Amino acid sequence: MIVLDYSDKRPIYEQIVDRMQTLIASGILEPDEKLPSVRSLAVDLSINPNTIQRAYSELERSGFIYSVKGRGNFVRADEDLLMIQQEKLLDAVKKQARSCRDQKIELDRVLVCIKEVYEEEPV
Amino acid sequence: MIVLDYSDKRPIYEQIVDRMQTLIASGILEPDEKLPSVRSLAVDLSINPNTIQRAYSELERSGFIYSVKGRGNFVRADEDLLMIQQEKLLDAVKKQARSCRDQKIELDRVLVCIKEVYEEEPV
Amino acid sequence: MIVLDYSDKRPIYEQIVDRMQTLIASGILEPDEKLPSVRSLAVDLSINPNTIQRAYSELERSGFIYSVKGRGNFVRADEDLLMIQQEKLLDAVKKQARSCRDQKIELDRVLVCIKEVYEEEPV
Amino acid sequence: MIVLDYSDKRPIYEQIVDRMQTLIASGILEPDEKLPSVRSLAVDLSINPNTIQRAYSELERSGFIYSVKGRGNFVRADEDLLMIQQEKLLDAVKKQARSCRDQKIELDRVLVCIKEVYEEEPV
DNA sequence: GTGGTCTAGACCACG
DNA sequence: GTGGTCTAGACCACC
Repeated sequence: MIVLDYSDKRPIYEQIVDRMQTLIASGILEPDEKLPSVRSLAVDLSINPNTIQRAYSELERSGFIYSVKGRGNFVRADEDLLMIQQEKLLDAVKKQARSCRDQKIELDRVLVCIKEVYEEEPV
Repeated sequence: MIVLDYSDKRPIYEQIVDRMQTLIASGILEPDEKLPSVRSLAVDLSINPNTIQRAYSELERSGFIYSVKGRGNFVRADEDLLMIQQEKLLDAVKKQARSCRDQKIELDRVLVCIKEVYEEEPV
Repeated sequence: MIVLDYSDKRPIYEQIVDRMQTLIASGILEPDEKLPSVRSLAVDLSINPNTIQRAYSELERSGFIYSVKGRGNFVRADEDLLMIQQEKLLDAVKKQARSCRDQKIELDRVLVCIKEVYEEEPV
Repeated sequence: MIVLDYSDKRPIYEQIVDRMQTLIASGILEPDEKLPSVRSLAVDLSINPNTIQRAYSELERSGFIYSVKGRGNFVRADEDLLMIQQEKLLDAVKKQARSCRDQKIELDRVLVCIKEVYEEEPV
C-alpha cells in the first residue's frame, strides 16, 4: 500500500504522510479504521520505527488520524479537513499553472495533460 | 527582478536558479543578454557571493547561460532546451493532476482553476 | 455519568479518576454511596475491567473511596481530603495565572473570564 | 533562560516549546532575534540535540520561529499568533474555573489567588 | 502488544 | 558551524 522512493529528495516520513493522506482522502482507508502499527509498518518497509512514528505524529497533528496509547492509530472522520486539503491542492495547481503561463506553454496543452491523467487508472 | 524568501524551505541558490530560468523562458531576459555580475548581484541581495556563483554554475551546467572568462555570464539562445523545460513542467503538472484525481477533486474544478490563471495578468 | 474521550491524550484510567473526584467533591456522589461495580462499569464504558480496577485503586489509595471485599466500592466521607483537593486546584490556578501574566494578558481579562464561568449553569 | 524539570511528567521537548513561547510572547526574545543553535543549547541543557531539534521544529510548525538552513533559528514577528495564543490560554483558564466551581470553591478565593500572582515578580 | 520519548551517533545539504 | 533526517537501541506508560 505504501512504496518508498529513495531517489526522491523528499524525506521518507514525508512520503509516508502524503501517501496516507491520499489513502484517507480517497476513502481507501475508512474512518476509524486501524492503521498498521508503528513497529509492523517499520518492518514492512524495512526502515526505522522512529521514522514511522514521526510520520504518524504529523498525521495526528494535522488531524488525519488519532492515536490511542496501547491500542494503535486510527483514521479520523473529518469532512472539513478533507475540504481544506483539496483547497490547498488547488492552490498548488494554480501556482504551477502560473509557471506554465510564464513559460509560454499554451493553455490547451496544459488542459489536455490534465484530461489525460483523469482518464488513467485510479489509485 | 529577484526576490528571496528566507522562510521558504528551498535553498537560496535554487530560488535564484528557478527565477532565472523563468525570466529566460519567458523572454524577459533575451538571448546573449548579460546577467548581473556575481559580485554585484551578491551585494544587491545581500547574500554570500558563493551562493550566486553556485546558482550561475547550475544554470551553466544545465545550458541556460554561458560564461565568458573576464566578461561575465550571458543568456544562451537554445530553443531545444526551453522545450525540454516545458516537458519537465508538464510532467510535474501530470503528477499533480494525479493527486487531484486521487483526492476525488472533480476534473472541471481543476480545469477551471487553470483557465482562471491564464486569464490573469502576466509576470 | 462518565464520558470517555479517546482523542484525549490522558490515559483512560486517569479520566475516570478525575471524573469520580469531581463527582465526589461536588456532592453528586454522596458519602457511603456505592459506586458501580468494576465489571458493570467496564461493560458500560466498553473498556477493559483492568482499567476500571486501576482507577478505583488510585481512588482508594488517595482516600476518595474505600472498598469492602465482596460488597463493592463506596464513597469516603472526608472533609480534610476535599480541602486538600481544593488547595491543589488553587495551586494549579496560580500556575496558570503566572502564564497569563507572563504573556501580558491584562489582569481584568482573566478576572472577567472567571466571573463569567461562575455565572454559568452548574455541572 | 531555560530550566528543565525532570520530575515533570511532560516531555522535555514540550517544556522547551512552552518556555520559548513564553519568552517570545513576553517580548524577552525580540522579532528576528537568533535563538541559540540546536547543538549549543543541547550542550547547555546537557540533553540530546535531537530533543532540541524537535522542540524547534514544533515552534516552527506553529509559527513562532522560522529556520534558515545553515544559519539558525529566528523569532518570527506575528502579532496575530500571539493573540490566538492568548485566547487559547484564556480558554484553559475557563476550563479550570469550571473545575473550581464544581468543587464548590468560592469565587472570591479564586479571584484572590489570581490577584496575588499578578502582584508577584515578573518572568 | 501498543504508542511515545530520549539518547547516541552518523550523514547530508547549506552558507 | 548550521539545521534536517535517519538509524539503532533503550525505557516508560498504557491496555
